Amino acid sequence: MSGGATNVRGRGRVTRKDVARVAGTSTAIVSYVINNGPRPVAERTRQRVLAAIEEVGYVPDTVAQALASGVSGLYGLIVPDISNPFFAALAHELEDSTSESGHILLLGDSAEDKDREKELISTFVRRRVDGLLFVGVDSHPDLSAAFDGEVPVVILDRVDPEHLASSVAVDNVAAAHAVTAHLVTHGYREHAIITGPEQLLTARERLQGWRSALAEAELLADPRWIVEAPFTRRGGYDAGSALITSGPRPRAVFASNELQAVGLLAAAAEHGLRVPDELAVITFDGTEMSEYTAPKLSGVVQPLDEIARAAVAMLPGKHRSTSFAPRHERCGYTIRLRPSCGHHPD
Amino acid sequence: MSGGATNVRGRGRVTRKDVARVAGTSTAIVSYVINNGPRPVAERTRQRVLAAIEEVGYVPDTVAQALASGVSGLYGLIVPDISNPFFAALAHELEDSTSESGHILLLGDSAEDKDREKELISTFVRRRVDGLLFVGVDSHPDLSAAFDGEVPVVILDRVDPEHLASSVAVDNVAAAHAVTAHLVTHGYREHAIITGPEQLLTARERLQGWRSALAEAELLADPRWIVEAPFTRRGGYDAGSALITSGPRPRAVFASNELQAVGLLAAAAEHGLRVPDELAVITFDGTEMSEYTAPKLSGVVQPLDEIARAAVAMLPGKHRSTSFAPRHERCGYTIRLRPSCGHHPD
DNA sequence: CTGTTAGCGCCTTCAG
DNA sequence: CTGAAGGCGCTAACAG
Repeated sequence: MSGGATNVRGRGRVTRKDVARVAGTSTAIVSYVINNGPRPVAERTRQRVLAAIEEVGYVPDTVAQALASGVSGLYGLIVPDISNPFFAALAHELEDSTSESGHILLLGDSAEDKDREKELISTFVRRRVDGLLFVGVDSHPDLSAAFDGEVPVVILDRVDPEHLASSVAVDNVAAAHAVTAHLVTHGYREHAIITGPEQLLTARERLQGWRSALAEAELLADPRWIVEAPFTRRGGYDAGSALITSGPRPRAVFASNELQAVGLLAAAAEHGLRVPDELAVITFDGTEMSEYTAPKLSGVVQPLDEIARAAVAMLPGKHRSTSFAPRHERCGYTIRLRPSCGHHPD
Repeated sequence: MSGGATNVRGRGRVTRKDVARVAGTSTAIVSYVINNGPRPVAERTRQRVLAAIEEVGYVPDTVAQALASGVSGLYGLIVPDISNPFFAALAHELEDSTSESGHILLLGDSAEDKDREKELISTFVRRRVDGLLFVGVDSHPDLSAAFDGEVPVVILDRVDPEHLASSVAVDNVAAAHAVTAHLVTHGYREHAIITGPEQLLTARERLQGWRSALAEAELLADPRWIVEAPFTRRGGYDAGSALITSGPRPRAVFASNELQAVGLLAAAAEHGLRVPDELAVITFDGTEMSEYTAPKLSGVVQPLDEIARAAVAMLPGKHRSTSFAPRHERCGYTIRLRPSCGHHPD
């Protein structure tokens, strides 16, 4: 309308300056309005600014805000493999919790590679993430870059006793114990376990829980029935095949994660072994997938929403926080009984 | 060592200034060295700068770089649900392709919600992403914010004829046709389909391919055997149950995505129906999961790595690109035959 | 309550 | 080949 004044899309974005000009105020006021502070603004002025923003189609530039304020509004999420349903489900929940606090997630898939993992950490630190949500490839991540950059870290799932970082996880030992004890109540006496990679504390803890439950029931933890495998479908399949075909066959198997359990079911099916009638199966980290396997999988389910919420709560919020004090939180777990362990729903 | 000169961790980060001081040059030189340009630097000076960087532990601040250069080094990834294995697998591949170009992914999970989706788009634009990798909730996304911000968009999977955005996808019609035709070669004559939500072009195309294959074989596309369901396990389960329990039963079912197929298998198992002997199943978008279902699932598999690579290649690279010319690319597909359709591996 | 202005850390044109 | 200096867009003192 007016003779070339407002110049909205004339190459180069609309800035606070344009808003200030149209509203007839200074740029500071525009900031105060946008951020509701730190200085108060007269209601009338505020309205004028708001109107001007609308009129010129102003959109704050987050990058500039980040540079000036020192807060990026970004959290870095690092997982070993986003295509693992468990991590994907976790990411989904984290995204949810995170958006509530006005933050956005930077996705880092370390592809089970230590070097890539380390690289991601420093890349994220360079980007000034306000916090790191971290699931490591193993239990000895090199988080030095994060600490150097003074970026708060919350370690999830595969937790290590690390004092500079916070953590949130379920009690793996107790949960594995509980679920194995349940197997015992079914009367099974020959127990096997497919454990995860030994470098993972998580795997060792679950193994420990399994062991203690057997010990408690005065059952033997036969070494031949303790087989280590990667936390993958393939790992579970291979381990399962070995368990099924070589030597005496166990009556019940604890697969240390859902992917392994799925692989195990495939192995059992392939060998014509009926689950749970001939082989009972129980698992850990069940996601929605466990509801759709044949048979449906029993196991420990982690409260992902709760974990996500707790983790995000440990990170500095929208407005730069005070100092970060590492905390360690244990979340409760649930045991979901379905047919795979011999349970009869009714 | 020296009397308070270098001051590395003295509150406030190490900047180019520190490097310049130690190297005895100007800050511009430091930039030239870091970016290999745009001005050449004498080799000796370069070495001194590099040494200084090392000495003071300088790490470039990406936020500042982004603001000054106008290139964020960020791509925004928007998917309807990251916990869907197909999207998770896609994200995994995208992360891979993306990191090769030195970019990082911002994760946006729209949770199948249009409003959230729109919000994510503008949030990402405000963050000056260099490009958007987009899978929409339906086939009519509101990408205006991206276009206003002049952010290049590549639409994946659920593609719409949209001329301002690029796209990469497989030929759904052809693939669905091919896979259905395969079912026909098995001799099955009673075909059913579980289609996806009608708003999704993807779903309509697969339905169309299925129809044309039947037509070609002069087989009837019985309306009662066309059942629409969400692209979820639950959707597939419900649709499958309906197909199995009401009226005449089809001999073969095409589940429009992998999740539906998994649900369908669960329904079949629950009703004691043997797959493929009594009911043949074929699907679309098979991921690794299809290798571990009981029975293993046949179906179209999309070349996710190729799709990811093609999509990223369409986006501006590390160094700000020239103008973005929307392109549309079709990727090839593969048909993976496994037992679920009646196929005998040997 | 509002305006002015000096940074945030880096890029890049323009002199030297 | 190198140095000085003006932004990028916004925040937050510091003055009015």
